[in-house]
Amino acid sequence: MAAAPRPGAVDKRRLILDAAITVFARQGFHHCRVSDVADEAGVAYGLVYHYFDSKEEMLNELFLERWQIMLDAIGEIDGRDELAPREKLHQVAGFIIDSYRHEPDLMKVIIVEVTRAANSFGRLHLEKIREAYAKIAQIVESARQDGTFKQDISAQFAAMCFYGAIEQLLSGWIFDLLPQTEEEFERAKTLVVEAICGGLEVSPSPTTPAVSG
Amino acid sequence: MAAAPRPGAVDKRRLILDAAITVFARQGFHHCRVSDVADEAGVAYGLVYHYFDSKEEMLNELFLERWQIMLDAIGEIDGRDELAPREKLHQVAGFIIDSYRHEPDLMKVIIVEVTRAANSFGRLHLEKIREAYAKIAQIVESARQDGTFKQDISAQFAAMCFYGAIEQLLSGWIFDLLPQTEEEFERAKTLVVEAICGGLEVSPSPTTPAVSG
DNA sequence: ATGCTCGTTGACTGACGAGTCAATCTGGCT
DNA sequence: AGCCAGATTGACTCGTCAGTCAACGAGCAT
Repeated sequence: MAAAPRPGAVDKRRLILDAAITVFARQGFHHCRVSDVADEAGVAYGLVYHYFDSKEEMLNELFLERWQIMLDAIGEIDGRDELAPREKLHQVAGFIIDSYRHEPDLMKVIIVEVTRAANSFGRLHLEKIREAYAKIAQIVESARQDGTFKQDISAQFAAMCFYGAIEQLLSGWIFDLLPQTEEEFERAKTLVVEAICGGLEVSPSPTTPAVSG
Repeated sequence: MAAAPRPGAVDKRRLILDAAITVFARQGFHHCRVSDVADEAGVAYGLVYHYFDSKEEMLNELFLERWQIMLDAIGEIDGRDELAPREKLHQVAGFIIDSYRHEPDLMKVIIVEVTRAANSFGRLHLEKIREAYAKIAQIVESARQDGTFKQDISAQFAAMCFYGAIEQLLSGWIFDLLPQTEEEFERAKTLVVEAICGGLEVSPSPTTPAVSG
């Protein structure tokens, strides 16, 4: 709709989109007004409608833009054949967790307003969301076929559990139920993979020796 | 507000609440009108406000009623000392999955509109939601202390992964991404516990022999 | 039969907020 | 200077609902 602005000029479209991230994250998509976004961007109300057809279009754009990056990242990780299955999943978890770490507001908006919004944008973007599950499932499926992962848990099922666990962690951070320090983010990457791949139960042949006291 | 109705008379309050479940599940809380609920219940618009102060109050009531049942159930399961940790988690998963199986609309409403709605009712009921995580964490914590579960994964973290995996499965059913047959529900109970407790990876000492063909 | 209470009705109000649009501004070009 | 295209402004429109309320009805007690 609008061409790239002259160098030196501010990209108002981007400005509005960034303001939308802040406002949607703070107040929620349904509980904010378009004027809130305009105010946050320091821009007149009408300008929002110069760049976007509707309030929804802003959210769609934010989601699609970011989700595609994630899909590409997962695809790339899956393609690195030198990585063991657990390592691939670790990379995936790492990517998602880092996304939250670097852009918590954007990830909050995507998860709360799209991914988990089964009655509105979730339905609209179902295909894109499903694509992510499928890509994760593909990683699991390879691991099943080379005998690393169990046969009796289907790849699709495993992918849902894995993704669900990660999203629940993000949710915990969003809700402020879990501590959000750099160390916690790093620990989470390893632990979520350990929990899902290795399981919560102590293995029959202990890698870690039994604890005393 | 209203006492129990005479025997033989219809409990309009319950009627409205049940209609709300149907309508909220079908259209979503934000995308339905109070008149939709009244119509679904076959009742005049104003009567809804005779029994409830607001649209939100209906949702709150639905959530609190059902969530408390779940909290009680988890507490009860945790108290049964004869059960192994994995068996306790199996019971918890079973309870939640059966809740969905028997009342899919109600569970959909609770998950979509409350549990996963970080910007509206999720925040309002955060304490109650957190209570569920804490109860699950307690089961895990006992298992860690008796050496069944790994030390290096904190109980709170494990509980989030476990609950997240289950909720993602319900989400998959709600979104129609996963098949919803009786067998699938039963399989899911076992598999989600197997995935989280046993892990996706093949154990060093195989309980299940290697698969051929 | 009269009056009381509580259940029930649905037309109405009032606020709110998404989206419109005519006017104004800006900067480049001739 | 005069013109044009696109950017920018914000007051206004217009539909939508949540919530109100005055009236009506049904059962019950005296």
